Amino acid sequence: EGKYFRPKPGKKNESYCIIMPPPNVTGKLHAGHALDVTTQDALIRFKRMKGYETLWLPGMDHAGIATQNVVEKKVWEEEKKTRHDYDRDTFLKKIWNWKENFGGIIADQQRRLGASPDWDYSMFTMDKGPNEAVRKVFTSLFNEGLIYQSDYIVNWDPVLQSAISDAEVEHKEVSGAFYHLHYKIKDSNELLEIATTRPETLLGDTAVCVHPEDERFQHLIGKTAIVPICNREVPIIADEYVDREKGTGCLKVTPGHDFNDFDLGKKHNLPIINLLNKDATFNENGLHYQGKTCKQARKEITAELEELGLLKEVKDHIHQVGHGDRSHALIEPIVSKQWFLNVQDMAREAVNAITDEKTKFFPKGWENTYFSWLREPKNWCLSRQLWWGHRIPVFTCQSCHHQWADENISPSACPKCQHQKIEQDPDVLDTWFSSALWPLSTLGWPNKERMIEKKFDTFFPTATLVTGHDIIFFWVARMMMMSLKFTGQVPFKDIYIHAIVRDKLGRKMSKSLGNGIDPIEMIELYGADSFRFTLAAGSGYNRNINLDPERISGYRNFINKIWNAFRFMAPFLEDAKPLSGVKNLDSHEKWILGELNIVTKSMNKSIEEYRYDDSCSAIYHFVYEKFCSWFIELSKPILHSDAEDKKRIRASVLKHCFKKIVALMHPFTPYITEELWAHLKEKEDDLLIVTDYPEFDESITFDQETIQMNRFIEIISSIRNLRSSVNIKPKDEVGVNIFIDDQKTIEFLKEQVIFFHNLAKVNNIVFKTYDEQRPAKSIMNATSFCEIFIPLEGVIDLNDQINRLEKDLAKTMKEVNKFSKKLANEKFMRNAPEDVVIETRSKLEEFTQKSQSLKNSLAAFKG
RNA sequence: GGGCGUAUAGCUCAGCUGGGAGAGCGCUACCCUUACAAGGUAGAUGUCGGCAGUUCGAUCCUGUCUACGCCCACCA
Repeated sequence: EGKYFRPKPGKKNESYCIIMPPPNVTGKLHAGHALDVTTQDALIRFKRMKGYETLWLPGMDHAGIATQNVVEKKVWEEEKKTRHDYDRDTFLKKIWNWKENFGGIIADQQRRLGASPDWDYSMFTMDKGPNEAVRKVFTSLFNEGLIYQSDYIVNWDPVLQSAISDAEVEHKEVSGAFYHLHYKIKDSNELLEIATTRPETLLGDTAVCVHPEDERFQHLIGKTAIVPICNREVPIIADEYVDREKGTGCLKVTPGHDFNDFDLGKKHNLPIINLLNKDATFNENGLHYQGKTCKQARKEITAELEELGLLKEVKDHIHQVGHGDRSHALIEPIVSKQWFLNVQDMAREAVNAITDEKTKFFPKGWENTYFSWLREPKNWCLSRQLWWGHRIPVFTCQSCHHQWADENISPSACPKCQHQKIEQDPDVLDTWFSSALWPLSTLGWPNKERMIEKKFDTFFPTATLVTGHDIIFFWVARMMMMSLKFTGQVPFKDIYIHAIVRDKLGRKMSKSLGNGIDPIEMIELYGADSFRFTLAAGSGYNRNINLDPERISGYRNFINKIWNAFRFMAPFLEDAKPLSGVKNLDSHEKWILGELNIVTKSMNKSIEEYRYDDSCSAIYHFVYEKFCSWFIELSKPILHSDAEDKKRIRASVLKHCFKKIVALMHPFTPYITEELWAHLKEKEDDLLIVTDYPEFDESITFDQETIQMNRFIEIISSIRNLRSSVNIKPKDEVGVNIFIDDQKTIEFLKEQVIFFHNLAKVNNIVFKTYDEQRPAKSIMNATSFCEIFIPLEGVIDLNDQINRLEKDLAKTMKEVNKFSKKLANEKFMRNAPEDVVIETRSKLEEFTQKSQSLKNSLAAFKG
């Protein structure tokens, strides 16, 4: 309501823009989308708080094949009609209708996840603007001669009845067979043995091919073979393409239905025979098999060959066969007329942009995938025989047959002969064509007015593209090509490739396995913040995130922890003052501010580098271990005392830290942090979403406090450990003797008496020096700088204590030996850098001290 | 067939330019202690996939082997 997601110039005077990869209009939010939203929203919120003019531009993809499928299915179920029962315009209206009513559920789901794009910028790939961009680009490429129509062998999907691109074909392993056939040779009694996995295509054979140097077949080259059944006479040709080891070394050539044979056919000028109809049944060239499917025909042709005595044998064979990635239909290579884009030059530019580091991949390794596509690019088959999509803007004059591309939606006359009867190409463009222009068209390109309105110059080139590695070629590469071609600029400076979300066993989430995790269900169970934090914590430079709902529950507990920390603090915060006016901080306060400064630095750095795993772990540990376990616990005696000054200062520090924590976390957990902020903020403060992100402050250095606090924490933990080792009840109080020589530390510890009581139920501490007598009946622990004794009245199991200390001693001695060995090694002393030697020496000293303490005590106990 | 990647605690993973093996979850014991049992305190757990090499020193670099995953190509 407050339009906080809308870009506003900030203190940085720079822009930051992410174009959201548009989800399919038919789509429902899945775990992968949730990760998409989380990573992008975290960046956007971070940059917004940093003071950039921030735009996250949302959108939706028309998803040609998927959407047409959905509506066709629906129409079939409801009306028992196919699209061919309607005319094109009426059916398209039905799809638009569906889009208005049912499309785009996903946008609402993104809102539930807390996404903060400027929804007013929302764009649909078939909106007027993108359509204008498509027509402009197509026409321009056409006029440049880069778009051409050609008879070409394409992947034909018989279910969709459309050509699909190479990238849309999935190869699956299937078990088939090698059929060994005999072809007769004209004017000879010799038989040629040919192995094939597709005997049914022999009706389209227009040659037989052998290797030119294959001695077995030398004498046959140039002769004529007779294709069985149709008795076609075809030449026996030679080409080095043939692999002598494979099959029988003798290849039947079917240029109409095999990619390699097509190339071979072009090279040797062979005729192309098309055997198939659009639904992959045999046409009239299939002779008496006309109307049969390939599968039936294969069976029956094999039988006929056997009758003719031309089938030598059938061997089992496992091979890879192409299937449509959407329809799952068996793909048939078929020769047909299609539109192509020559991408050779554009691909080269796209490669250069990465090698010149105009755009960088994070993690860098993914550029290999990008290069592997673009260094040997195949021309892009643009046309799809569908109705739903951007119609190809090519027109043909019915009078003079002039063919041209036109930027106008419906040109009125032929530009050559002015004849008014013109016809538009019936096909639509591959969906990725409009996707390739997405960073341009969403920002108003090519329309000058819209570009001003959308602030093209402010946001282009965009800052970061966030997407999955599965569409590096489909989408990323093509955006790069188009943008470089038409603006001379890269479309984005960084490309962050996030992981693929898998189930907890590392399997792909799929409908058939039923292992999908529904984000909405997770939000309802654990909350959007917990879910987002889990995804972010699992995201860095890794390829997979194995998502286990138990982890979400773990982070839900963390979110809950923060809430409870606030509940504790809330009653004391009224007296809190802004920290800038507060003086006389005590050592605990200085310590926590130092730690806060460290975590602030680490958060800023890691988000900038897309290392969300590091960000989450840093804030998690700070909140849990530093802030809750120690600082809040240490604050209790003060807040419950009546030392008003100290109370006020402590409340101020608590509030300061907590406000920073909430701000630091906001990019990942927007809901709870904004809510807490409402309770923490001053009247004049705006919402957290536009509050400054905490910055590292170099001037904060509390090294002494940090050293002393770490020692204090070690002693407290050590006392707790001792208590636990002899099962002292948590409520029972004990006295402690600490043997220590360091004066600074003694002074520090003396100020902590009340905290010893609060944190470890210590009612009496006596400080002594190392040379004083140790208490006789007692338990002890040693550190590198002190010995801790708890004198005990009752019966102590001496053996237990001796075992415990001996175990510790063994560990310590292992370290002592390792370090002394190192220092005794001449080569180490000669070659190792000085700081490593110094560090090793001080480690040795520490461990030696500790081991000496342990030895002394053991001697006394055994004594 | 070509390429990329991964093997570290029971599970999921981190370990950034080589210098004392880490986290979360899970597990064990004791505690309903005045923010939090969705909690607290204490604790156990690893031939860092195998082998060889470089180095004073290897989880990290090189080679090699093994296992797994992904991508691309390919219906002889």
